[in-house]
Amino acid sequence: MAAATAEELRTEAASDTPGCREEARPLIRSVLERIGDKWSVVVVCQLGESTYRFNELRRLTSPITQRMLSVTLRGLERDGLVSRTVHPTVPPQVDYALTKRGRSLLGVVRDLAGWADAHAQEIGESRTEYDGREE
Amino acid sequence: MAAATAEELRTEAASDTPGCREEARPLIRSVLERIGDKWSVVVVCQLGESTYRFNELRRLTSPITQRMLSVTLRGLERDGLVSRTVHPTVPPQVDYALTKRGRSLLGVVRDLAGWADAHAQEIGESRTEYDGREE
DNA sequence: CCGTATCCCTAGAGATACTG
DNA sequence: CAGTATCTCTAGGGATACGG
Repeated sequence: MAAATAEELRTEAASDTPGCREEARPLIRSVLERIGDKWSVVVVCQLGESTYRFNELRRLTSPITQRMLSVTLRGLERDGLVSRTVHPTVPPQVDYALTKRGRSLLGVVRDLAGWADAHAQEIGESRTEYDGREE
Repeated sequence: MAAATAEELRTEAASDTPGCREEARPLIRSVLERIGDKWSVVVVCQLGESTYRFNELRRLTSPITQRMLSVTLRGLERDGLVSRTVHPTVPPQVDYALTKRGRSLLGVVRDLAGWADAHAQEIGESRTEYDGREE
């Protein structure tokens, strides 16, 4: 694909890219408040791999506390990103999975993760360089 | 579909989807901590449209405080996402612009914003429906 | 004009303990 | 097993005032 130059991107941006127009900002904020918290992205990524039960997810999601997993899942469920299925067995079994909407978010999140991965090293260097400039 | 166990799915996924593998999580977190704060995305979006001076940016970025704009710009500069150019005039003039790295982030951010835009309505509905389920 | 320095206050998140 | 209920602590962020 022909790479657009920075200039082109810049000029186009204002009119062509709906995502950054001013009216959309509260939306962007509200999405970032959901996925920008400490655990949502990790949980979404994890659920992108399979359906999991609560404690299974807890173990896989490194040092998340029971409370925060619970809170995070509630939030994701509230936004229709994750489905919660209770099997009326004993002991109780509850399965969490991404909904269709959740999977569409997963795509974006993976892009973000990919960007982070691709730029992590140079960002790290920038940080140490910046921090070393004085102090 | 042969029924893959959760374990198998998990193992496959780890190798197949680079963006969500476990080692990348701290990176993802560190990126989300940068762009997940209250103002970074808005500022990056705004700078995606043009270069701006401090107070110009302040006016365009709705009700951001002087302090928070300053803090946000420092953070973005530290990560090499924004460049700061001081013109030694009087009164002083300082220009902020996205760096190349910043523009590459802009692409991802716009996707995110696009996703938010596309799903905002249905998410809003999910929320009211969820909140109405009891209480 | 372009910021930094303070004070303060609330939301996010950990630790811990308890229930269906 | 799958959660909820408190309690506490701190970091993010607003308001305000001052400095280069």
